[in-house]
Amino acid sequence: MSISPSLNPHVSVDCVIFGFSKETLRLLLIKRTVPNALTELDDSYYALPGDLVRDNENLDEAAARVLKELTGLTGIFLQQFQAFGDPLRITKAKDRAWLQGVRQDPDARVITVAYMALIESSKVEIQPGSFSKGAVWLPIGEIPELAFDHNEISEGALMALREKVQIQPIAFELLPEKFTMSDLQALYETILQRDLDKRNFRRKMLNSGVIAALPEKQHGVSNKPARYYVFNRNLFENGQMGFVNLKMEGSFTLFN
Amino acid sequence: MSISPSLNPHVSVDCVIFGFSKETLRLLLIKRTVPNALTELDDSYYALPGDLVRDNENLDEAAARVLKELTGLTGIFLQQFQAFGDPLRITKAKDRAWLQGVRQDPDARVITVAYMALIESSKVEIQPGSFSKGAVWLPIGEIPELAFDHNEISEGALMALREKVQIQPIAFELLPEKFTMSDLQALYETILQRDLDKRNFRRKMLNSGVIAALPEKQHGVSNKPARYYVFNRNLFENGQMGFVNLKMEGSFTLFN
DNA sequence: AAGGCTTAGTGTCAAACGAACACTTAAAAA
DNA sequence: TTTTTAAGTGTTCGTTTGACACTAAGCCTT
Repeated sequence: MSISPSLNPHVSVDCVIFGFSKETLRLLLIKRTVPNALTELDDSYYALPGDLVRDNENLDEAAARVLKELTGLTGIFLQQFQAFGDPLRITKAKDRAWLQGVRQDPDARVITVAYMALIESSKVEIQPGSFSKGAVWLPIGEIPELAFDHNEISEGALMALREKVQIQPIAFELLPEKFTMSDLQALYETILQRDLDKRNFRRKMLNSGVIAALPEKQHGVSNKPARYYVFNRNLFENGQMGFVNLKMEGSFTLFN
Repeated sequence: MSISPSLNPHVSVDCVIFGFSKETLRLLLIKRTVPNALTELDDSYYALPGDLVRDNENLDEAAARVLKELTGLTGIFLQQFQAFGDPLRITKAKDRAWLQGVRQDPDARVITVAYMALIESSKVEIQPGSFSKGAVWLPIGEIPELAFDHNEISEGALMALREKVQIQPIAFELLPEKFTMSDLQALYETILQRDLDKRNFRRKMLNSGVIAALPEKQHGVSNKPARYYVFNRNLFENGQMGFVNLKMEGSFTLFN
């Protein structure tokens, strides 16, 4: 985030970081304080974590660096989903004020390559540093106006997540190692924004082989304790099964 | 393609343009001639059509401009699929020679946003101009070594196409207005690289409602004349049916 | 100790779909 | 008239989907 000669002033990466807690999908956003009072408006607002790309790193590396600087985490699911390059993305007053404090060439046109990250949110410990004036998990239904075109980017990420989750078993990245079937179903329901049938959901998940039952069950809950499951990572990392597929309303499937 | 003050020297777009003729998928590539003989190697090679992004246009507009400058066509299926930004994408000798002839800042690190276009290849009339020293349709199986990381980009595009075609009815963009069921099947088989059962294919296509039969049939063919069909564009542009889905080897489908 | 509360967990049936499979038809050419 | 070529057509079987309602297990309350 600091100014350095090896920054490419025209290309940045931004990370849309998803987490799941208290039955809601959340985004990890950073709070920005406009360094000098160029605006009369309130002087802090939220943004996606991001940074200019350095000359010695590729895009994936830049995104991983941003993620690590903020959360301390590496080895996280992190996938490029879209580049944004509207010439007008940098015209809001607040944005310009912030850029003037922080960039060598605040008027440069910047295109940004957006990544989405899926994190088990309890793993995150916000790192002290320039990012973290304040970083917060906000429910996707309660995202305020963000910096630049970050609202548009976030919505793009959510749409991309909805699609991906129907094609690859990546939802697990948002859950802890062990989870119950109800946790998993709640997660899918939240992402897809529709209710799923409990029995059919279980049958699908179990038949598919993506998850494996543990012997262990919940303890100390005031109702029937649920069994724990784990995601069967090997299946996918060894490239067997590539295609998970939730059928959608009005969909149709082709071919043998 | 010409040098101009309003170019962003760090961001380009490249178009992977697909066509389908003689039962093969093809890419439209341009031939580049290295302007001065800095290399001892043969002095021309192929590249994806692309250009730096101008300050007054967004990424989609830049890609559309490149496509139009080369083919004269507008209103074509053109979709961003990935940004490429390896710092080493510009290190081949030929590439550097070419950049020196054509860019103000030939050493600048450039990231490129790649688009894929689907064209009915008979519509293309190569436009006279700086691009078109020679543009050719090359079968995807016979792509030589290309400029920069354009081989990687092309492969990425092909993979993206394979996935998209299983999710949305976009294959039609590669066929003429009227086509026979066999044309369509051959196209799908080429893209997916596997054989499909004729009867199941027809049933699926017809039941799905994506195509409509015309009264018209082929004339002058030396066998039973095939019926013509048209793609039912409305269905999709009005956003009804979003999801076409070819099941893949080892796939599984989730939920109601 | 009994009853209530809450969430987990389970099975069946009918309808739709997917995969495999071979012969007849229409036109031109020989 | 026969041959050649590609188009077009149905059925059967196994699998998957989607709809649907009750019992089980644990804690809490009285």
